[in-house]
Order: sequence, then C-alpha cells, then structure tokens
Amino acid sequence: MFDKHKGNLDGAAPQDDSKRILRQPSIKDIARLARVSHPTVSRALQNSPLVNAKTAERIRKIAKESGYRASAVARGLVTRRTRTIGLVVTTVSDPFTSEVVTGIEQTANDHGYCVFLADSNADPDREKKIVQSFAEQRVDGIIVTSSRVGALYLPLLSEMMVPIVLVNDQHPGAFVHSVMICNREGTRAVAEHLVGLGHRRIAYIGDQFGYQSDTERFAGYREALDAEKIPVHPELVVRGNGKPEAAMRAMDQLLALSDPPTAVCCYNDMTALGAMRSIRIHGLRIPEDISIAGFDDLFVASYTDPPLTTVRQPMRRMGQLATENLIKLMSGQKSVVKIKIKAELIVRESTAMARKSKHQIAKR
Amino acid sequence: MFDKHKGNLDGAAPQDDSKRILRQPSIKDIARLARVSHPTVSRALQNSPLVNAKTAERIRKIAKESGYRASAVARGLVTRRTRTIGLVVTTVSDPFTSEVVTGIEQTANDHGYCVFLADSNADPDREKKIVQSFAEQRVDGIIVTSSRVGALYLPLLSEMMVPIVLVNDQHPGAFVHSVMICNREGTRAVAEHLVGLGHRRIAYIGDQFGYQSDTERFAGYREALDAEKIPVHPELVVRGNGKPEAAMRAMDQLLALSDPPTAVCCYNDMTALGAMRSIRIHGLRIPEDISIAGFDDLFVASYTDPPLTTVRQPMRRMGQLATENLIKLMSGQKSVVKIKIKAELIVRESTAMARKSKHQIAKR
DNA sequence: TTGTAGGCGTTATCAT
DNA sequence: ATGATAACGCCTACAA
Repeated sequence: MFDKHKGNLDGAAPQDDSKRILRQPSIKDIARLARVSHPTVSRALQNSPLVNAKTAERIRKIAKESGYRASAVARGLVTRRTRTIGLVVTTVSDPFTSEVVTGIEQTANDHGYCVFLADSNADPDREKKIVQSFAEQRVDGIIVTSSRVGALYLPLLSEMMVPIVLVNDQHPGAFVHSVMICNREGTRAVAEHLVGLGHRRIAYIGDQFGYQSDTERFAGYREALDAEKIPVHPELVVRGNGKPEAAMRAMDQLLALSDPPTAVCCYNDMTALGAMRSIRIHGLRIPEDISIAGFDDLFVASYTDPPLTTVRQPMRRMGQLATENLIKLMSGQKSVVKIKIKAELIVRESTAMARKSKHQIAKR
Repeated sequence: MFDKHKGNLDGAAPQDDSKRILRQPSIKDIARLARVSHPTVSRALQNSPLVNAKTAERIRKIAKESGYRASAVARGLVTRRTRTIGLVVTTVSDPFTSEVVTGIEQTANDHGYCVFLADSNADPDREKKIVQSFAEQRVDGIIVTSSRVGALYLPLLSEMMVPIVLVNDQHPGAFVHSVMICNREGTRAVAEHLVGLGHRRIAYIGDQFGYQSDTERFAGYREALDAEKIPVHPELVVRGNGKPEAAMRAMDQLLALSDPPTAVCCYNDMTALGAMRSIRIHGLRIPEDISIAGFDDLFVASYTDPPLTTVRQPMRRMGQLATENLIKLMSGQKSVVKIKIKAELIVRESTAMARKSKHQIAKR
C-alpha cells in the first residue's frame, strides 16, 4: 500500500499556524535566564577562565537545557572567520572524486570546519560561479579537485584573498598550491611491468586532450617503451574520456586493428572497466589474450574479473593532505606549494605474460 | 546627544593606501564610491525598481569593478535565512550515496542554495553531532541519506525548527518526510524473475540486521517464493553488510552448502560484486552455474562480467525529489510526507535458466 | 527616488 | 569576575 498521505497532525513541522515565537534562543535569552549579561554567557560557553566557575556551570546548564546553539552566522560576522571550507568538484558521483571528498570532509570536520560542497559538472563557467558563491559565503578556504581552470584561479583568488588548494590540478601553474600524484612514474611503472611480461604491442587509452594528468601518464607510458626501444605506434594510442562508455569504443578501435595490442595501459580504472567490457564482447580473454591495466585503484579494481592491475592513488590521503595544507594556509602559515604523492603499482590478475605472436621478436 | 561619530570619521574604510586590502569591500565601500547611501546600493544590487535606473546601473558597474560580493553571513543574520542546506550522509564514497548527493547538490544549486556536506561514517553519535553543527550554521533545511537515526530526529528537529527530509530512511517513523524506493516490490520482481527462470534454490544475501531496506527487500524475496510455494530455507539466507568484502564471505558460506543455491538475490550491487568474486574464485560460472542479481543499478552493474541483473533505483532523481520537497517545506508549504519511488527490474546477463538439478522438480 | 536609523546575534573592548 | 557598549555587514522600515 502506497501511502502518499500527509500527516494531518502537523507533527513534524508546525511552522504555519499563528506567528508564534519560532526562533532559536539567542545568547541574550540565556543571559536573561541566568541573570547575567550576555558577554558573560559568551565567556562561559567558551570556557573562558574569566568567569566564575560556579556561574559558568550554571550558565552552561541553562544553555543546554534550552537547546541553545550559538549562531555561527553571527559569530562569523564579527570574527570574520566562518570556519568553513568550500569544496568544488567536477562530479561527486565519480568514484575517484568521492574518495577524495571523503578524505577532505573528515579532515575538515576533525579540525572543526564545515564544508560546502559544489559540483561543477566539469563546466568551467559553473566552476567560476561556484567560487563566487563561496566568496559570498565568506569561506575561509577553498579546495578544488581536478580543476580545469587551475592556474586561472589566481586572479580571482587574490581578489578574494582566500587560500586555495587544488587536488590533481589539470592546468598547473607555478604558484598554485596543489596535491597531486606522480602520474608519469605511475604509468611508467605499469608500462614497464607490461614490457617485463614480454609485451611489445602495448596500447594506451587516454583521456581527452588537454588534461595534465593524461599528458603525464602518457609521458610515463612513452618513457617505458622508449627505454626498451619499443616504438610508440600512433595507432595504439587512442582516447576516451575517463569513463567506461567511451573506453569501450576506444577499445573497439584497438581490436579492429590488423595487429591488435597484447596489452593496454588505461588512463584510469573507469577506462579499464570499459575496455575490459569491450574485450569480453569480442570474445577475448583477459589476461590470456590481452593484458589490461588501470590507474587509481578504485575499490572496484579488486572486484573486476579478473581483478585489475593498476596504480594505487591514495585518494583519501590526498584529500586529507590538501585539507591540512589548506588549514595551515588559512591560519597564515606558509606551506608547501606542490605536494607530490608517490604512486604504487598494484599487480593483480589482469596482466600476464604475452603470448607468442608472429610479430614477436624475442629479445631478452 | 547621540554622537555616534559618524560623518567623515566613519572609519568603516580608511581608504589610505597603507592599510587597505585586508578586507573585501563592503556595501558601504561601494556606497562611498558611488556617492550614494548604502541602502541604495543594496536596492540597486537587488534590482529593486525603487532606485533610479541610471544610478542603479552605475552602482552595479562600480560593484562589479571592485569585485564586491555581498556577504551571505551578514545577510543571513538579518534575514534569518541562510539559503543553505545541510546534507548528512553515511559515506560519500559509497556509489549509491554519491549519486544521490549529485542529485541533491544540483537541485539545491539550481534553486540558489548552498549545501553543507557531512559524513557520519554511519555512526549515530556523529550523526547527531553533525545535525547540531548544522543547527549552529543555521541551515534552512536538512537532508539525511540512509539515516540510522531516522524517526529519532523528531525531537531534535522540532527543537531546531528546521525541516528535514530523509532519503532511504532506515528507521521510519510516521511523520518524517522521506523519499524511498519500493524495496519490497523491487526484490520481489527479482525473485520472481529468478523463479521464472526455473530456479528453486534461491539464496538471499542481506545487509546487517535492523535496516529497514534490508527487511523490506527480504520481505519481497519471501513473497515471491511464497507465491510459488517454494520454501524459504534458512540456510539460504545469509548476511553481509552491503559491501563486497563481507558479501564474499557470505557467498563462500552459501557455496559450502551440500546443496548450494542456483541463484542469489543480493541486497545491493556492492553485495553482488563480492558474491560474484567469490563464485569466480570457486571456479564456477555466472550465469551458467549460478545466477546472481543485485539492487541499485550502480554504473558498475553495466560493467561487471557478465553485466548484472539488478533493480534500478533512480538515485539522482531521488536526490532531486528530496531536495525539491525540502525546498517546499522550507518555504512553509505543506508537502507529501512519504514519497515512494517505483523500482524497475533491469535484466542483464548475470541471470539465466536454472540448470537441471537433482533437486529440481519441474513445476511451472 | 533616496537617506537615516535601527537591529539581526555574536565577540571584543573597554570599564567597573 | 562581570557588565555596558560598540562593532561586524547587511536589510528594512520609515522619513525626507
């Protein structure tokens, strides 16, 4: 039975009838109840030693009983600090992002900060609007993940006079504080791993053009091949958009080649997911027919079939570092401008020895 | 005599070059630059018709040039509305949650609200703390996803006098506004689908005890079996915790049975992910040896191997509905108390006809 | 059409 | 140890 009925008793939200005093108690209300002045209440609630222990106790009791909650709004107005952080992400529903957000939120909370979350949908205009709305909220600091604006923030921010930290900045500039992974080293490790397994035709499925992380990861791939004097075949370098759907099409392309790759480096795990699906649809086996590797180590990488070889990115930790860094900045301390995190290769079962191929020239 | 030493001494902004910059411009700064009073600025910026079109234009120009941003905190103090929503989730990094969050954030933003995000880590105490911190922030409304506190909010909230909407409330109470999926119908559809495929030994891997959604989904499972007079074997009902890891162990249990199930209904897709992994590790095939179905239709359900049969939950839409509902409530309108969303069975490739089994008694 | 005079709920700065 | 009183930046009467 579907009960879409509203309760006829206004049990939950009785704020319509008469205009009764629907106001949370203010510090003055408490002062009146406690028969002291409101600054005394303020002091008592902040555990100031400047107030008599007994009265302080009494005040706190009264405050508690009447459900008093100091208004952060009023406090923010006078102290000029809101203890608030603005967080802008491209999409919360991306598993990578949501892990970073978790790290940020928890760290912020531990330090007594509230966080405003806003989703830019990867739209630079929207991203700017959000930052402006954060300016109005008078946030004490801002964190941006996977920004496509990156260095372009500088002017806006000097105007806002609010510190900012970027996570996985996609458009790096010199003086921007940021936390990022060693992309090049990460993908290089993957590619070396693949080469070590005897692969020679190794493809790369990238992200869209213009992303710093993609550029760096591709550089790592290229380095590994160069080191072994394996040519980088242009037809083995294709692009997706960081999501499975596009990766499927990219992989389809690769499999349509007359001499398809025996291994694939993917820009990230989401890309790998799509690639694996495509491979399966083509009736090939992983890793027997083709090896595949991702980047990020999302939780799902442990549950693909077979589990995915990838590069671990400590996402929560990165969020934590960004936040701690921001907090330092907000309290006026200087801080490290670029934090680079080491990437860790995680070998699972989606990569294996290359099968003998007509093109293969044994070398080592 | 009220000498408030206003006039030229009005120190609001000592524009001397030496110590400016420390502050974002205030409405008074703009007023001075535009040679009008600050209420005029206020009106101009709100496009009030009460101000001369020309001067309004001039004021807006000046405001823009000086990068003026009205302080939401000051405004909130006087209007007693912050245009802010508090959102508490159990974990942002859960894919289900992050989809709901996306829906909420976008809708809120479209309506001019900022959202505070807080992660309770599924800890009821923390959940309460968060709500209190939201009270201090004077949020205009609150949304809670997968609350474990549920109806227990009522007292706290009537004290806060802030409307609240729950998404997938796990502890429903009569007068709590909430948005939820038809859990029972959803799992019933899955189970019927399985029965229709000839399965008779159908297992259920649930969540922890005490979750409303689990209880309802299990009820749906039971209904489907009852309808076909298939007994519900206790050994076929096991529990995980909604995450893959625990689901693996649960599935291991099931596979250790002397007569293991030929199909499994999982509480959610994350559970299914773990179950599939376990099945693979045991060397069995999906769906040839065993069929498996999830619930939620996370993006990953399309990329498992094989793609997962599941029940679609329109997560973003649910977030959107919750938010729209909350906005109504915040503006004092009455609104639907319980919104129930229809669940949709999505048949993919993880479910197939039951294989002949010694125990099988053809029936249909 | 514009300006003046509060006041929102705090904290900060003085007194006492 | 406590109390007046003044900001903080904005909005909203009400006055001009």
